Amino acid sequence: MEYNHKEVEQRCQKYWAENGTYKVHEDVSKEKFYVLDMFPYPSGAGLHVGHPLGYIASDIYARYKRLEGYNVLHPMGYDSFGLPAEQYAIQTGQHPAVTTKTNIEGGTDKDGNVIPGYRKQLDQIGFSFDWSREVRTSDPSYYKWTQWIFKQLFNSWYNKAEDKAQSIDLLIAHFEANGSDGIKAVCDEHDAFTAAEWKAFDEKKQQEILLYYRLAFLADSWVNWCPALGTVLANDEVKDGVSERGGHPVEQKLMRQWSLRITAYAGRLLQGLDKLDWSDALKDQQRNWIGKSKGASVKFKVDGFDDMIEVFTTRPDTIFGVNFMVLAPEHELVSKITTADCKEKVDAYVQAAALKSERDRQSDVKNITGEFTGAYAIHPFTGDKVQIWIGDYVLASYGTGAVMAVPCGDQRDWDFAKHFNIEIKNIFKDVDISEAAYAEKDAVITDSDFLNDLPVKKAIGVAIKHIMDAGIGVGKTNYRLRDAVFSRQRYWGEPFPVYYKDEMPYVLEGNYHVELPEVDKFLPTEDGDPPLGNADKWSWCINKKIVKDNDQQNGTCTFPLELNTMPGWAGSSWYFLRYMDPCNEKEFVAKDKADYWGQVDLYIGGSEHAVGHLLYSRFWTKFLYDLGHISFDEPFKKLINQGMILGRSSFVYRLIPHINNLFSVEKETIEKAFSLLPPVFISYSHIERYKKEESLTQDESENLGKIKRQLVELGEKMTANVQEKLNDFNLPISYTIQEYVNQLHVDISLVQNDELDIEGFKKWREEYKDAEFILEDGKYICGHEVEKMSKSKYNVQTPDELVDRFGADTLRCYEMFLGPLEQSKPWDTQGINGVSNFLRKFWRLFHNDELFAVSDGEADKKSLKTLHKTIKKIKEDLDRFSFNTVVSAAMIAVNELTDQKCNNRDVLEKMVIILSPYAPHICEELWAKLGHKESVTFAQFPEFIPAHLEDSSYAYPVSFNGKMRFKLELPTTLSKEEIEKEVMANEQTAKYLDGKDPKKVIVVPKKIVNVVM
RNA sequence: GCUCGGAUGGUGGAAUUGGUAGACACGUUGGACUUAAAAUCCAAUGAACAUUGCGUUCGUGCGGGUUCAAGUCCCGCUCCGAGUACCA
Repeated sequence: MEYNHKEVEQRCQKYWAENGTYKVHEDVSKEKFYVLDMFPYPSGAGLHVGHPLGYIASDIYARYKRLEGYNVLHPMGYDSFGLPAEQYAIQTGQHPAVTTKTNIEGGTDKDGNVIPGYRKQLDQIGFSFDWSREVRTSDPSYYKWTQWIFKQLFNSWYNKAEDKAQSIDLLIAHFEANGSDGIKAVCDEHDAFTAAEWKAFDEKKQQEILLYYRLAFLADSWVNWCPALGTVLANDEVKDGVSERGGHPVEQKLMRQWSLRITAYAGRLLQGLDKLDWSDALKDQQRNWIGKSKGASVKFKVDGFDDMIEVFTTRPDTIFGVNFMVLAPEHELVSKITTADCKEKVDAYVQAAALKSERDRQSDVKNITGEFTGAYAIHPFTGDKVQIWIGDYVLASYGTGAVMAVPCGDQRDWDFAKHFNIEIKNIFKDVDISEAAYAEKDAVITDSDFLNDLPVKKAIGVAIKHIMDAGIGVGKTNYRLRDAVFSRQRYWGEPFPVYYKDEMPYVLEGNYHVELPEVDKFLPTEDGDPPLGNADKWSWCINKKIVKDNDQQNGTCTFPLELNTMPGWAGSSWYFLRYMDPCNEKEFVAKDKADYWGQVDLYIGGSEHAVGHLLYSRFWTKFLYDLGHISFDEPFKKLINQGMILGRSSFVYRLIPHINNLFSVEKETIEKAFSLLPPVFISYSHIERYKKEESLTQDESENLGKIKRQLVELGEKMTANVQEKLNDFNLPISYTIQEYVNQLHVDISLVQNDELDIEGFKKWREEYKDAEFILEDGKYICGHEVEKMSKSKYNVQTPDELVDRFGADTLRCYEMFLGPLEQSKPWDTQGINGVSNFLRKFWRLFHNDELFAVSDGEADKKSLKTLHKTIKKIKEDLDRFSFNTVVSAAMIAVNELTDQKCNNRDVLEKMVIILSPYAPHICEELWAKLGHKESVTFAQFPEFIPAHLEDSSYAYPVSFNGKMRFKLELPTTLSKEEIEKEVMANEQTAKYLDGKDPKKVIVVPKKIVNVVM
C-alpha cells in the first residue's frame, strides 16, 4: 500500500485535536521543559515557507523532550497589536480587531481576498502546540495584565544601594523621614530637600519629584519623530535614520513622552549575558547596544559664568591635552554662553542642525562643521582658557552632550582642530601626531604635570584620583543604552491605565484597567492628539465589567485620560509568562506555576529581535524578579536564531522595441505604435551569450547569430502585423538584444526547472496574452536570483501547496534537511523529492506489497547495529541542535534496513519512535498499526546499547606519510605492537615502502595507521 | 572604520575531541521496466592524467607555519554575509 499522506495526516490531526494530546498540565512528579517560539504577528499575507522553519525545529525538539520523559510546555500565540492592521484600518475603516481575527482564524478581507488564517496554516503542519494556552496581545484579558505591569513600573524606583527595583512607597517613606538625603537611586537630577520641605510640598510638586524616580516616567526627551507615521519610534525601530517599518524619514523632536528607565538595568543586562546560552554574535549585539564604557566625568567651569560644563571621557589621562571644548548644538548652555558677536553664526548653526534629519546628519559625517561660541572654559588643573565650540559631531543624546577635545588622542577632535586651524597640543612622548591622532593606549604621557612619565594605563587611574580630589568629577561608567520611549501616537496598541490630575499622571488603582475605546477614525484628531483623542466613550474595567465611564460631558470622570498607546514590544515583553497560566483572572501569572515552568529552556526565533524584544523582555523579567513576582531573572536560557529562508525569483526578459532614426518621429507617436506591439521575450541563455559575445565558441556564436536573425524577422513581422493600425506611421521598428531588455519578475508557480509555462504565462497577465517568445530547443528558460521572499517579487512559496502535494511530514523533514538551522539559505524545491522518497521508503519497510507486515522474534544483528547506530547519532545530533544531520542519519538507516530487508517489529517500532519528532503523522499511523492504543507522543526514546555496535574487526586505513593507500581488516583485540607487525608484514606495505625503511609507525587503535618514511 | 560570522564537487550540505575529505540528498549521464511518458529500480559521478585492469597526481578561498597526520590548530592576506557606526 502506497503511503497516502492526505488521509493519514487528516486522521492524525483529528485524533490529536479530539484527544487533547498536546494539552499539558503542571505535574511536579515530572521534570519540566519549556520550548518556545517567537510568536508571530498575524499578517494578512499568511505564512510562507520561511515562517515555519523555526517552529518545525522547536516542535521537533519539544517532541523529542516528551519522548525523553519531560513535561513539555510548548505554546503558541499571536503578537496581534501592530502597525499593518492599523494602516489597513485607516485605508478601509475596517476595525483592526476584525482584521486581526480574520488573519488568525481565516475568512475574507474587505476586497474579497481569501485569507487562509494562521491557525489553519499552522495546524496542517502538525505542530504539537498546546492551543488551550493561546494568548493574543490585543485581547483585553491579556493586555489588562500588560497594563498591570506598567502600573508596577510606575509605582517603582531603582534603589542603587540594593541594586534592584523597589516600591515607590519605600521612597516616599524615606522622603518623609529624611528628605532626599541618603537616597542612592537611578533618577533625574533635582535639588535636594529635607523631610520638612517634602511634607510642605503640595501634591503636584511631590508627584513631580516622584516622576524623577519612577521606572515608568514622563519626561521631555529628544525622541525619534516620524512624521509620515505620525508617531515616535524607539531607537531599535530606527535603522539608517529611517523608520524600520516603511522606511520613512525620522527627525529629532523634544516631546513629553512616557519612558521606561531601562538604563537602571544596564549593568545587570550586561552581566546577565554571561550565563546565557546564546550565540556570541547575539550577545555581542546586545553588549554593543548597551555600550558600556569606563572613564570619568569632569566638570569645566565656564569663564565668566557660574555654570559648569560636564563632560564624559574614557581618557582622563589626556586631560592636559585638552585644546578646546565642543558642545552639541542642542546643549542647554549654548544660548546662554554664546557671546554677542558670535550669536548670529551660532544661532544659524543651531537652527540648521535642528532642521537636519537624523539621516542627513549621519550621511554628513565626513563634513566637519562647527562654530565658536566666543565663550571659554577654565582648565581645572592649568587654569588655561580653552575655547568652547559647538559641533554636530557631538551628540546630544550620548553622555552629557559635551566633550573635552583632545586632538592629539582622538581622531575626531584631531579632524575638527585641523579643519578650524586650532593648534594641537601633544602630550604623548615620542609620538608623531602631525598626520593623525594617536589613539593607542601604549604611549607614555608627558607635559602633563602630575601625570608626567606615566604610561597611559596607569595615568588613567592617577588622573581620576586627582579629578576626585579636586572635586571636579568622578570615575564613571557610561552606557550607550537610552531609556526606552514608551509612548506611541497610535490606536492599535495597549492604552495606558493613566489619567491626569493637575497635569500630573496617576495610574488607575487596584484592578482597574482601560479598554481600548471605539473611535470613528483611526487618524490623529484635528488638534493633533493621537487617534484615541477621537474616542468619546471610555470604559474602565474590572473583571470584564465596565465600572466607570470617562464621559466628561456627564461628569462621571473629570480627569483626562492618557491618549497615547504602548509600543509593540510591550505585550511581547512578558507573553512567555502568561502561557504558564493563560486564563488567570486574578494575577498575571500564579507564582507556583511560574516557579514550576520557570525559564524558557529553548527559545527559537529570528535575529531581527536581537536588541529590541530580547532586551526588553530581559528587562521586564529582571524587574518582575526584583518585585518578587517570579523567581528567575533571565527569561530565555538557550536561544537559537533561525536563518532566513530566501526566495528564488524567476525572471523573463522583455525586449523593448526601438527605432533607429528617432529624430524624425514624435515621442507620442512612438509610444502609440509601441503600445500596439505584442510583447516579445527572449531567454536567459540568450542574454548570457550576448553578455560574453567576445569569448563565444563557434557553435555558440552561430547560435547567437541565429537568434539575432530571428529577432530581425520578428521585428518585421510585428511591424507588418500592426501596419494597418499604424498606417501613416511607417516606423522602422526593430528588436536587438543590446540594452533594450527589461528584466521582469515572473510568478514562480509558472516556472518549473527554470522552464516557463508559456500558456500559463499568457493567461497570467492580460497584457501578455499575445506575447511572442524566442525559444531554444522548444523551451523558454527563465533567469533566476536569490532574494528575500515577497509578494511583489512573485517568489513566495507557501507551505500550503507543499503540504498538499507532499504532506506535512515531508515539508517538516525537508525544511530541516535544507541545512543548519541558523544559516540563511535559498528555498529550492528541487530536493524535496528525495525527502519524500525517504518517507515512502520508510513506510514500505512495514508493508509487504499491499499489506501491513512486520515479523516478530529476534532481530538480525546487522539491523540491530543499524538501529543503535542511528539511535546514538540522532540523540547526539538533537542534543546539539543539529537538526539537518538527523535527517541524513535517518535516511541512511532506512536505506540500510531496506537493503537488509528488515521487517522486525522491535527494530521498526524503535525507528518509529525516533523518527516521530520529524514525521509525527506517518509515525503515529504506523504506531497505531503496530497495535498501540496510546499516541506515540508519549513513547519512550529508545536506549542506546553500545554492545550492538561492537565489531570483532576494524578496517584500518593504512597511510604512508599521511596519504591513505589501502585498508587492512584487523581484529580489534590486537595491541598496538601487533597491529604494527601485521601492517609491516603486509605485501602492500612493501610495495609502498619501495625498499625504504620506515622511520616510524604511528598506530592509533580503531582509528588509523600511519607509516612515516 | 569596528565587531561577529563564513568560504568544502555542477548544487544544498556532511566530516562532533587534529586521524580514510566530499556522508546524505539534489542534479547530470548511462541502463532496466514500459507502445510511450511519468513513477520506480540499478550503475557512474571532485578534477586532471592513464585507461587493459591495477592506478598516478592534484584537491576544502590565497600564502606561510606547527604536526607522524591539518577542512579542523597558529600567523599573514583576499573575498562574501550580518550587525553597528561621529558613543567622546
